[in-house]
Amino acid sequence: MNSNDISMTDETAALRGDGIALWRRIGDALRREIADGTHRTGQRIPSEAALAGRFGVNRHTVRQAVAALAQDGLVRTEQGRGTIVTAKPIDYPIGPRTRFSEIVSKQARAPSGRLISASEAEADVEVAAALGLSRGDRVLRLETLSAADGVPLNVATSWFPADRLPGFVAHYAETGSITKALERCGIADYHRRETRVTARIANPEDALALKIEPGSPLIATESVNTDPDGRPIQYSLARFAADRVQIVVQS
Amino acid sequence: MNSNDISMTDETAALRGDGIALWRRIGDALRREIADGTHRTGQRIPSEAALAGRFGVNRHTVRQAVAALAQDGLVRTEQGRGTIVTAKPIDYPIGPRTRFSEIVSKQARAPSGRLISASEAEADVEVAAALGLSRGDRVLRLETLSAADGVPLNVATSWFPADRLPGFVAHYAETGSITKALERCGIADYHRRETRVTARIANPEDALALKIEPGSPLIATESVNTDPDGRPIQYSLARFAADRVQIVVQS
DNA sequence: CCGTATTTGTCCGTATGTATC
DNA sequence: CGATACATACGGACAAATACG
Repeated sequence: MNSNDISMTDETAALRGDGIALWRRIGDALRREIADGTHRTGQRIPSEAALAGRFGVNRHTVRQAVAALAQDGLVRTEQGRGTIVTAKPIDYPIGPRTRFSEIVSKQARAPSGRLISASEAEADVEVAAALGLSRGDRVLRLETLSAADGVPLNVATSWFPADRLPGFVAHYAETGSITKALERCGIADYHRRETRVTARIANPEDALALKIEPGSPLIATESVNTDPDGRPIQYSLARFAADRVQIVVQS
Repeated sequence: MNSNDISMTDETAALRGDGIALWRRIGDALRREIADGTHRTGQRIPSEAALAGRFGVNRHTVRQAVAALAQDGLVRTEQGRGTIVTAKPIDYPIGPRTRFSEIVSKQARAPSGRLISASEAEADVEVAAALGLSRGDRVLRLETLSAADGVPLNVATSWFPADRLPGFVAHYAETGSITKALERCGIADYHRRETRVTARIANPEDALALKIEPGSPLIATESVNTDPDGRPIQYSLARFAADRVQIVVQS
């Protein structure tokens, strides 16, 4: 019997006994506490020193437990700040009526959109093809950042036919919503025709905008929205932070 | 007037004049040639020196053009070997009837499937939930590699209810097709219920199996297939090489 | 801007139980 | 049975990032 047994708390005693490593039992205990809401998403869990005291173990043992949780994506550790419970990835269902703000609202989060930059230019080959325009036609190009509860979810580059949408940029800047901005331009409704999904590594700019590490995985989507008449109204290349969003396809 | 003008070919002359940089025009020219099949996927385009000669520009100008194409993923440059036209990612449409072999065949490629490993085990919580079983029920666990024209497209870990599929592993090993193996076990048809898509970085094992660099982006999908009665028959976690496959969602 | 406290990250080491040959 | 390797657990010291007054 060593000194640890003496300083052992009831909590630790209950965790000892069979052939499962201490760090794993502590990890599971923390896992349960995260699941049942003792530690809320976005909030810090107690410091390693505090947990070590509470479980009556060495700090390194707690570290191993926390590292296992981090490996599973339940928490993330930040030097100097603490260990924060990771927000679960948001479900992003894709269908004929894909609306960022509705998707986020339905999951009890506050959607927001911010204009990074906007410009008017001539359509290049790909944009013209996607929007059913001729090469050289005037298009609006918007760089936008969408977030849930203030956490960036995606950056998107979108193109719109300029002549059909007077004042669009101002409307978006004001409302932070593509849906609302289109509405103000007389497009009451629109539909998602097709979405292509691939994966990519975040470049420094996207990483900065999304507040993730450069080199993190992104979900890259290419999509076209059409007005009720089936005419393309928006062509988008969006980049989602892969650890915050999960695309859901229902069949 | 410099020496370039003297050696300028008709081709270059046609490219000059307005306010678009030379390298961009050369890049667009190459882009068209790749699009119209002059340079085929997987094949080398002419050397930088040859292109410089043909367009009557300095090699550095060609390099900038090629770099732009590489940035867009149309070509990849390999030191000492040349510039190779990147294989276009295969379209992988997801819908109620998602069949690997059909998808690949339709794009004029030869599908193949290979068993990496198989085992029988007890269902853990997640597998049991996905397949509608109880924890501890017997399940088959298959690790498979699917390819098109011999190029690996994805590795997948799939679980099946063991008691409903006698001889399944042998059937798959023989046919290299989940569809055919299920058929032989009396499941004539099946449907995709839901697919969740996210992105990830390839771990060393997946990278090895897919013959990509560790650290390359993967498209990770989680899906459930059901038999005609709606009972889950397959739960899969698949990892696609992101630069070879593009998920397509039609709405 | 500076110093201090807090917190995680990394390195050194020691001891012990367990699995394997 | 011994020899060996490996994971586990502990102890301590310092570095690095962050927060705060």
